[in-house]
Amino acid sequence: MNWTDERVELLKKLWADGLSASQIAAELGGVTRNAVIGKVHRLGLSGRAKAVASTTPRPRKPRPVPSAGSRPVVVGNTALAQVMRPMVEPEPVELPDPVANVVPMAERCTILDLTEFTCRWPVGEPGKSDFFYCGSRTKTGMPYCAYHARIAYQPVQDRNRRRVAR
DNA sequence: CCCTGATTCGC
DNA sequence: GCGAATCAGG
Repeated sequence: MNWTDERVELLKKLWADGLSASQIAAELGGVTRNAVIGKVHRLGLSGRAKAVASTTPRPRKPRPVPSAGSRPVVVGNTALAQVMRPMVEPEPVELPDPVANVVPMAERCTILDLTEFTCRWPVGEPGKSDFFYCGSRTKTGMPYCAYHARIAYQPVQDRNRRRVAR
C-alpha cells in the first residue's frame, strides 16, 4: 500500500483533526500507526499540540537483526482492508463501513464472548455467518473500544461526510 | 498493561 | 522514502 496523493491528503486531514496515529492507520487501512507517524514526520506535520518534552537526546541502541531468514511479517488483516479501500463510486448511505474491516480476526467474537471489557460493536449482517462483534478491549466502563467509540458517538451526517465528499 | 508520539536506521 | 523496532512518557 503506497502513499497516494489521496491517502496523504486524508492523512493530513485526520491528523489535523486530532486523531491519533493508530486511528488514522485504521482509517487508511493497510498501514500501521508507525507508518502513519513516520509519514507525518516526513511531511513535516509533527509537533501537534503537546510535544512530548523529551529534552533528553535518546541514546541509540544497536539493532540485532534476524539476518538469516527474513520473515514475511503480516500486519493485521490487510487483505480485507485493501478490498474495501478501492471504492470507486462513493454511494452516500448504504456503504459497508470500512471501519468493520479494521477489526483484527483474532479479536472477533460472538455475543457469547462479550464481557465488560470487550467491544460490542457489531460487524456484518446479524444472523449471517460473517456476523461478529469487534471484541477489542474497551476502555474501562466503555461499551466500545476506543476506535468504535469515536464512531458511535459521532453525529451521523458527520460520519457520512467523509465518504460522500472526499 | 493500555495507550500516545518521537526517533533511528536497515531496507 | 518507508516503516519496524524501540524509546519516553501518560
